[in-house]
Amino acid sequence: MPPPTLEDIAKETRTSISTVSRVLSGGRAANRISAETRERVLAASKAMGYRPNLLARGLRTRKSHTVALLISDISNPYFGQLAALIEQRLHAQGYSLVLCNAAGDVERETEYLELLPQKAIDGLILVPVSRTKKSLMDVLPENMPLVVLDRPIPGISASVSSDHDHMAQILCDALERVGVKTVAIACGPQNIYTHRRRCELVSKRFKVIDTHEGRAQPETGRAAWQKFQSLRPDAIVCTNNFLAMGVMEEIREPDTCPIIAAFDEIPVMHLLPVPLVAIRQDIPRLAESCVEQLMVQLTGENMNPEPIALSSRVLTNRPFHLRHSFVRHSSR
Amino acid sequence: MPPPTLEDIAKETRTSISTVSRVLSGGRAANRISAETRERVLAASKAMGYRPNLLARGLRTRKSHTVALLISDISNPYFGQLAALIEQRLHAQGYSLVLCNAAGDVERETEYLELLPQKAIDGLILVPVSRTKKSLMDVLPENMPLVVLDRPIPGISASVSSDHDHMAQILCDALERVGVKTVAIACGPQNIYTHRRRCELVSKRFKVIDTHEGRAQPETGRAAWQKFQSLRPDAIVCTNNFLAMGVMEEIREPDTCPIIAAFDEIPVMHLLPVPLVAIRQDIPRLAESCVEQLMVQLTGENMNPEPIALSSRVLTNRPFHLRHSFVRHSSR
DNA sequence: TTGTATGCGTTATCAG
DNA sequence: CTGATAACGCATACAA
Repeated sequence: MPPPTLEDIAKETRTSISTVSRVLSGGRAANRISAETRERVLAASKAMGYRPNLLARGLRTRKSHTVALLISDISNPYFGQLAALIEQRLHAQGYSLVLCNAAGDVERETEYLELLPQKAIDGLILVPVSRTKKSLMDVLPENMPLVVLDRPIPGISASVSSDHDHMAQILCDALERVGVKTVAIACGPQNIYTHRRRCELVSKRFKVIDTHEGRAQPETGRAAWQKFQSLRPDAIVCTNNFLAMGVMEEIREPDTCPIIAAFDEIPVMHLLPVPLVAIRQDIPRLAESCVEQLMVQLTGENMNPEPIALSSRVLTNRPFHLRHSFVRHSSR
Repeated sequence: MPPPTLEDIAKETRTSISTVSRVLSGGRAANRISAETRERVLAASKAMGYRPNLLARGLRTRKSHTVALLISDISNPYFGQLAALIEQRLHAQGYSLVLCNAAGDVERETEYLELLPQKAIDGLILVPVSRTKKSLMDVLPENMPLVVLDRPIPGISASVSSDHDHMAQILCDALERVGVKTVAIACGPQNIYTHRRRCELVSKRFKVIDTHEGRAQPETGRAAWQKFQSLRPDAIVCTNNFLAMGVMEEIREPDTCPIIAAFDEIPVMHLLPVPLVAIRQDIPRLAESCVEQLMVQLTGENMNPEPIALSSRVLTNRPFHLRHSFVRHSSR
């Protein structure tokens, strides 16, 4: 038995399809209907288990109450958390989320961007792999609500991310404080803003004795370690947590290894026997702000929200000074 | 300027809307059209940047090429990875993914299940919080393709998960091998199959001196540690990785702590200074099999696929025997 | 080989 | 207050 439609209910209640529609859509239209028939329709629709067909409604209203989240790499737990929180907030606002994953690949990102307009998306949240404003505008419908997340794209104002320069600064400050002079950098792809920018800023503060670039995955961190191991930098800076995890996977003598500095958090940091400096971004607020920015566009309140840059915190796993005086310590 | 429709192209090429439809739908219908007009239509549609409106198509064909993934708790990286892989494989098959997160809450799960039929979903992949076959059938459309992931639901044959009993067995074996006699269990909600079953099986093999149950989140692990700390069990068994992470967050004296045993992996395990036993499930194959099982249903090849139970591996972070003889070791 | 006409389930417009 | 009726964009059975 196919799901009941407006027509079925109309037939059942001996009214018309438009009456039923008015009753069920609620709001002002429903009040212009006699209480008697309204109750009758409501009862019937509940009894028959009516569910509006959202495709049909969307076709008619040109609103799907669906937004797409196109994310550069969702296998990274940082983005996983972000996605979870975004889904939660969107759901609370009555929106569904279609999840798209570029898997770190510009081509897949492009493919998705071209696919999206077909899917009747009301809005898009984008964590870009690599985009310019133009390459976005070319492929996206006229005034599709858009918010760029985690990484700004020059020229696009609806953007939510942590303040990357500030992040880099407090990370460098922390390293400087413990006496770091030389670093090696394990870096994700330079065409991705976050990685490029972090590299750049760290390079300004320390003497970089070597750099290893590759996909923003643990494998790259592992390779980096092999390359850096013999160079004995004061610290190894990783432009994201995946790289740091890779580096750590290769560490065999934690007591004599350089400081590992990472953008994004490292789990159970306080137990790890290597000196760690990490950045904690405010993921919940990131999610909150980005959904908020999307909503003001969706409701037409404000089509050009201001960029938002949140601040972050730096974490270390215990008091330490450079590798020579690294001390075990039992409190967090 | 609104996106072009079939009608626009028909007008442009001085043909009819159905001709255009036939050409663009490709396949057999397209071959029954003269090469000349076909080229003309193709050219025009490319020039005008035509994109089929998937809502309209779906309304007509009753297929949306969209499947929903309703997951019990996507903030858990284990499920995050799973989701990423599933999305990837679905995309390869031309399907989109709408992501729904129950956040460990049965009510939210129910809410989603009731919402889904409206959304014109072709199929559903469900990681249930807590469901019986009946409670599913009541709310799901007749023969909606469904595969239950990670946790079997009695009576539902389209199901993909690791072999939970085997998992528990190899975990227990590993513990027994190092001399464990007594355990304390940090456990997720008993109404969730995985947690309940793991508890049950572990209880059969060891003397359980205490149990702490709570949400399957780190906070519960933290509380469990506080409760267990003074009891000195040989091992603390955690029914998932989140609980284990919570337990570890509280550990202050890694050298004298019990063995931590966890279902699911612990990151950078080999560096952690506590004795660890963990289970690695075959996440890629889980994703692969589950999409496969869904596809055979979507294509109508086989509406009742057999349950699949994959095997897992047990990992330890280094050679050790009970807490007394715990040794540092430099190889993985 | 191609065009016409109908319907998918809704919402919205326009009469009554 | 309520009921026809026309879109929305597409696929398809039926004509030609």
